[in-house]
Amino acid sequence: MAGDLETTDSGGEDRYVKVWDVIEGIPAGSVLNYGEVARLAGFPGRARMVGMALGRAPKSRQLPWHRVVNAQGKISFPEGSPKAKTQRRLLEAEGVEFVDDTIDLERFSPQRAMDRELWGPP
DNA sequence: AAGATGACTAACT
DNA sequence: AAGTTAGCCATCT
Repeated sequence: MAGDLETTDSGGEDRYVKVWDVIEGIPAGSVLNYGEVARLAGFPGRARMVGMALGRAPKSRQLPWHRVVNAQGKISFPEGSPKAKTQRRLLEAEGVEFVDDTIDLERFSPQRAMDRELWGPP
């Protein structure tokens, strides 16, 4: 058919699929920053695109959007905003710790998620 | 069409 | 430590 140029779910935002894939792969209890997601998705230097992709993600994907924070380990929504509170609550429910509104990105990296699974929290 | 914006970041003051 | 600048580029006015 001349029709099947794209799948039912795509609405022209196909350029974000790789980003969504990466985010979907972040294990519970760990976080990545925008720049890191961009790099893993094959778009080094395009951190802003990740924020864009998150905002435009189809609901059908149900991405763990809360596992993406900024390079300082902080939530990139205005402090005290409903979105920020929700994100923090979701992360803390997974065992991510905040110290002074900041997450230790080294400690809660996906790389260390494996360690946590084998050894438990330090 | 051109300028402003933004779920960003690294480098520099 | 906190503010500014420059780079980034898809969207929105």
